[in-house]
Amino acid sequence: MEENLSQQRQTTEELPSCRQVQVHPSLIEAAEEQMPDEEILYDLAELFKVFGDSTRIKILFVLFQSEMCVCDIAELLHMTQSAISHQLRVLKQSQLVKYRREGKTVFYALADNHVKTILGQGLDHIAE
Amino acid sequence: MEENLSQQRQTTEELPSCRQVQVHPSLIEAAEEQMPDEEILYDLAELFKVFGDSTRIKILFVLFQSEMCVCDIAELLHMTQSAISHQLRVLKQSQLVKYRREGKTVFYALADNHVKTILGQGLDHIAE
DNA sequence: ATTACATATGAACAATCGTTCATATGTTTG
DNA sequence: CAAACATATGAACGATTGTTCATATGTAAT
Repeated sequence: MEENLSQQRQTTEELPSCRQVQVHPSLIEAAEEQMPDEEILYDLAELFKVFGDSTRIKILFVLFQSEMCVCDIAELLHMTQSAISHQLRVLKQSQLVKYRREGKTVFYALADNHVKTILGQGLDHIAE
Repeated sequence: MEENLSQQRQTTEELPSCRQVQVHPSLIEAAEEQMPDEEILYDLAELFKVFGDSTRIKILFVLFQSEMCVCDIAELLHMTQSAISHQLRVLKQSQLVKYRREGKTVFYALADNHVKTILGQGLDHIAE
């Protein structure tokens, strides 16, 4: 991660215009180099897709409080057990939650602290 | 943001079971209190939805390098000018990018540092 | 074994989303 | 003003997604 943010483009001989003068080859090369692999970018999008649903967001916030069983989460969010279970599966597949079985009930908990940081930064952003 | 993470549920008199004994009222109350407003949770999901597409992720990474005009981004990602423009609109609406016009061309740049932090944490997570 | 309960899962359907295509807007140059 | 170019946008289409409903799996108790 470089530290050159929000700066204007360095004014070299090749200025704006696009198809005309040329497509800023040096910039494009530099950008191409520092880009993570296609696969990583895809996985990253897949990860954020998981955060992109308010039901799953709510589940994660509920789990900030404590580990919790499926039916408690369902009750808390006024949703079907099935709907919650489906979403927990998604969260589990993305390694955002872990679970342990105790008799009939299954307890879900947050998997690691990235979840907290990511949600926190998101909150910061929407708070402007 | 509290600091009680990944801990097991405090064992009080009301243990597991669900519809049976009861639905852990104290836990549910506590969780209900610390939950952000419905509207905030919805906005948060909307924000992450924006990160949940690999084209938009790529655009953001490209803009780490430098501000850039639409046609450069399109060239860089081997995509249509129209597709990029549509996605820039989404990024703009979420305040993740800003833009400035210079003659015919419009330069887009990252709006603030949350983008960097959020993407960074995401990368950390998928790196395990 | 049978019953009861907690959770998981497959199919289906409505809703949302990303791209394409055609075209509109805005700017500069002749 | 007309032509050229950079960008924006609306409609449409296929693909993906979240929920519901019905049912399966797993566990405990009788």
